[in-house]
Amino acid sequence: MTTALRADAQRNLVRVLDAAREVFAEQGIDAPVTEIADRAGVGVGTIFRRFPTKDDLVVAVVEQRTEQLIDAADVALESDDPGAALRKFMEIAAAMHISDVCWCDAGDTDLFSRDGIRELIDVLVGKLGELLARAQTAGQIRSDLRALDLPVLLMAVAKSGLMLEDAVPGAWKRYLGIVLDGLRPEAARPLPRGPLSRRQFESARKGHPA
Amino acid sequence: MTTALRADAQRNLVRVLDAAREVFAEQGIDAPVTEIADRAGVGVGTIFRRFPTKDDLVVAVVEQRTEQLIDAADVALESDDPGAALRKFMEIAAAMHISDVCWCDAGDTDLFSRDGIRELIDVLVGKLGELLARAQTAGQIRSDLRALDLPVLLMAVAKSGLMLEDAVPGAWKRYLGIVLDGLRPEAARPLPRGPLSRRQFESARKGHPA
DNA sequence: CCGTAAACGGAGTCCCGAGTCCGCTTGCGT
DNA sequence: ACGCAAGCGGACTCGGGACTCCGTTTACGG
Repeated sequence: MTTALRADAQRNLVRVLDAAREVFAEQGIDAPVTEIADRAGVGVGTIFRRFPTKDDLVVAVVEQRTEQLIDAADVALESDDPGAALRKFMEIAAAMHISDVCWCDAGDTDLFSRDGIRELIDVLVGKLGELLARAQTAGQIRSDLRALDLPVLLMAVAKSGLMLEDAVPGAWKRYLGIVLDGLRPEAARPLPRGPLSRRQFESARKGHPA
Repeated sequence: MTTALRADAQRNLVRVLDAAREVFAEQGIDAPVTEIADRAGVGVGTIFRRFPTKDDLVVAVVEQRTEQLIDAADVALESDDPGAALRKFMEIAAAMHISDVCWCDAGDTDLFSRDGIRELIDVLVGKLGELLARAQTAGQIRSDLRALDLPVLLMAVAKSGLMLEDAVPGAWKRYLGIVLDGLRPEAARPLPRGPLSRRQFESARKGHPA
């Protein structure tokens, strides 16, 4: 492992990450690095020394968000009402998505295929699978749903919710509500297309950059 | 009105619009103008003479797409099975969204508030209202749904669908299916938030540009 | 305290894309 | 045919953002 950072370097690293989290969350993945440097009270050089690429910085931030989602899933797994737990998780996760433009932007990137993040997502999906299985066993969620559908639906709600968020804060809750109603067993009709395989899900799009 | 264009100018105008439609649809709103000029076999000057701003070009393209959506709504209005007609419209409209990255990008801009486009959207929403009213009267769609919800849901499906489209073409159909199931009367539970007003809908976000 | 290697900061470089300008070409009225 | 205004193209300018470089500052072991 690398030798320990000097005290001031450590301090700055924290500041940079905090600022990056804020700025990316507010302005999205295209926020200029100088903005983050300013907010952190640091020169751009300091950022690029620690994160050779802007992308590396984004990765660090996105990893943190993923971990938060994992935590939320853990909390949900402690509930003994599986249907309610799943819905509650979706609501909390959607709120997180909405408050982080960068996370939503990341969906249009190859970021989710980067090793570190992909592994975290795997963990998350694993927990969602468990959560979902319980809710399905309890007959509270349609049986043809798969764990991988949940992140996709969250992105759907979040991306459209973000369009509206400035003008109508919280509008996303209405659309999450509709989506959740679509997950009920009594709503289920045969879906026109089978579930995604893990492999398909992992190879997001590398296409048009931004 | 302006005096008629010279024959070659007219020809070039058509070529530019065709190229713009293609390029923006494939690469999104951030596609460079030079790319369009190349594909049209024309210099950039020729484009900027007719469209003072890249934005103006985008507007022209987006207007065309909106008109196509209106046409699709008109077709749907001719059906005598209102529920099926609405679903069919959603499917066709979603397919259009998916095949036009630019349209989806437009959701994150103030483009939909531009006068020309806003009026077209109003027309579209009017027709959707009629379509929806019939489907609701026939008891095929939940009664708390509003016309403005439909474009939002379409964007939701399209934006998440686009994330996956390269890796899993057509994946969006699964998620449209889930959303449509959420529109059934038997799926309906009270929504956590009331419908958007026209005014709210129209003031999309002017925030973080892109 | 001092020496030194680690860190810092921000001016400078490079690249890319929007929009301009102007000398050259061409449709078209006479 | 001919003249000329309309139209053309693409080199050029300008601005913005990622990343580099190096002279200066600072933490910290002895």
